[in-house]
Amino acid sequence: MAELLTISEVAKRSGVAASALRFYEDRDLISSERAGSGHRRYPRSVLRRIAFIVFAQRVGLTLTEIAGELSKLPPHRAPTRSDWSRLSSGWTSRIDERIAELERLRAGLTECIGCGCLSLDRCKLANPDDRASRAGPGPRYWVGDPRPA
Amino acid sequence: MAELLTISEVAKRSGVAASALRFYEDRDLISSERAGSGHRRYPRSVLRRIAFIVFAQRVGLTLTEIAGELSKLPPHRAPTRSDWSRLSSGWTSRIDERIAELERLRAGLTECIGCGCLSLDRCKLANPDDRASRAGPGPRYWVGDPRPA
DNA sequence: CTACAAGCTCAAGTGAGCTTGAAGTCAAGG
DNA sequence: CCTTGACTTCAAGCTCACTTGAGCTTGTAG
Repeated sequence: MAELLTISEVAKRSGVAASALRFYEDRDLISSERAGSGHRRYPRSVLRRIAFIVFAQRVGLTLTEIAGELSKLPPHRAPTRSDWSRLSSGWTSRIDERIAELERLRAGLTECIGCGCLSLDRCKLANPDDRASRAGPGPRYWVGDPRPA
Repeated sequence: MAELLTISEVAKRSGVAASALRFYEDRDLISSERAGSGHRRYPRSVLRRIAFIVFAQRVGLTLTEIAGELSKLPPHRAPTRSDWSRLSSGWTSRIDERIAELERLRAGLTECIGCGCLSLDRCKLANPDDRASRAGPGPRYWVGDPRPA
């Protein structure tokens, strides 16, 4: 098994398109050495880094946030388990909040839409007089986003 | 209290920007009558419709999907509770799947990243040889998306 | 009557996350 | 030698969900 991987090998093994890998490199999420030809050569460790990126995306982080996290890794040595786990230690609460929101929504499906109370000014799933607190795409007025007093 | 609401009143009460309301109208998610001036006038029932839209977005539907759902409502009478609940009846499984994914991710935080096994070809959170099944933004290779055999 | 806020339409811009296309390089096989 | 295919860069395009701006009209308060 080769020491260094080509971009198509990495794409195949990671499931991430080569174009996306170049894009990630552009955004400083990953890096590559170059063969004499100018072609990218990746150490196997890039696969773990990509796994982390994909994982983080599913959790809900933007590429910018992920880049910020990755920049905290030690620059000149291979990251250890604890390096990786330190990065993701804050995610649990993020995941928990999102799960809680989804559970509220699921409850609202029967309790609010089902009972006919779905209404922006009365339903306990809505928060009436808030201005936008844009914590992501789409309107964010459901409970779960901070409610300005 | 006025029978019909202006766009800014609706924006204020719903928390959705006026520009977004015009955009939704363009996409046939909502509709308005017009005053003699050409200004939009909304019946109060639009608030419930908007609530539904916001709700559906948080669940994860695109505006196109939401438009599809809304078009199933009876065209010439006010929707009843059961009309609304019929629309959202399929969402529970969608929410459950997403919650399940988030729980897997949370588990992976300690079991996989924590233990150092985070790796696209070995970790049980990854699915090795899949091609993209784009069921949303970002790469979709983690368990939870269908795995082509 | 005059401000000025609020509304209108239509076109273009935004940002996230990529993909696609054009034009060129390089190594291996026939 | 020539083709094929994998690779390169750079610019442009795309989807989603809106927002912003230009230019114009309407409604309301003083």
